[in-house]
Amino acid sequence: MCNLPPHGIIAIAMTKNEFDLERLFRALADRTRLRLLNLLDDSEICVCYLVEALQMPQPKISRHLAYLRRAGVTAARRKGKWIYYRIVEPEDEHAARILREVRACLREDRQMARDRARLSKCCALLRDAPRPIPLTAGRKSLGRG
Amino acid sequence: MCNLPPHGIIAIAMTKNEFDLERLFRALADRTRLRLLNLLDDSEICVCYLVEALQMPQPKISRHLAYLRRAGVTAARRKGKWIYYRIVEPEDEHAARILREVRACLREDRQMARDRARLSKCCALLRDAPRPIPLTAGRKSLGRG
DNA sequence: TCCATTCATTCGCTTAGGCGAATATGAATC
DNA sequence: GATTCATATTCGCCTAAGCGAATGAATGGA
Repeated sequence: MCNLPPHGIIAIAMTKNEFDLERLFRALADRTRLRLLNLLDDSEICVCYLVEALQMPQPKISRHLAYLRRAGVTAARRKGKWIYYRIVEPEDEHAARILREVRACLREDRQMARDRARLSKCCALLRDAPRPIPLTAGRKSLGRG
Repeated sequence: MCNLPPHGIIAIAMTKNEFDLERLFRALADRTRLRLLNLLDDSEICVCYLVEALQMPQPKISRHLAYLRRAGVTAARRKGKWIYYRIVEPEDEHAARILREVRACLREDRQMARDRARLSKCCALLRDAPRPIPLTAGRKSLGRG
């Protein structure tokens, strides 16, 4: 059909400004992870609440939280036995805007609203675990590993 | 740990306002598809150019274009032997904003710039295929199937 | 009508990714 | 320090998804 000269091999390297869009979207391309993001929307929340609210096995929740952490959209903080997760604003401005839009979208979704309602119930029923903490200032992180 | 009453089964149904975020992100979670979106950013482009610009087998390009079509972010139009693809603005406002942000992000990426440069070269070298058409008004679509 | 061109789809194969089950880790408590 | 609690990670299995090769379908021209 057409005989263009073969182009050279293009080195694939990321500079500081070029974050990994693909990884972000892979992280967002899963319903469980979107549901978790939805629950984390406005507070720092202890893992046990997320497990109860979504009625899923704890390892599953942890795995997905780790996935979100590695993609840079959440961070974790240990407080005694408990570990709180929260959404973090990505450094990259585009990523930040995308994530804000995602969160806005989740707020309008029906199932997501049901999840949030169930989370509230769980928070009322789980006597021993620490309550969710509304997000205010920056806190220490467990990192992204 | 805690014995909440089991919650009922929640029917998962999408209403008109609730588009499939997950599907959108699955579509965006692939480097080849992001590169295609990048090339389609400002014009309607014939498939053969995309094949040449990305130096990939034609079936692979077609498969990914179909994937994007099914996710509602591109549309195709036949003109004789050739088929033009273009980006379409999703109906859902959140999806539209997300896609706009993605495109802005791609415009700043190095590899994506190289891809666009290669596309320009291809357009100069492919004598017989129709040139890219800058996007202006709405056109007939091949649908999303 | 027959063939060439352009693009889409199908078919196996292989890999990535989600899952449950089991296990490891780290903090608190006895 | 052994045990318990909260969470993370690992392992093996299964499905989803990407790939190349082959094939199908639509168009246009000889």
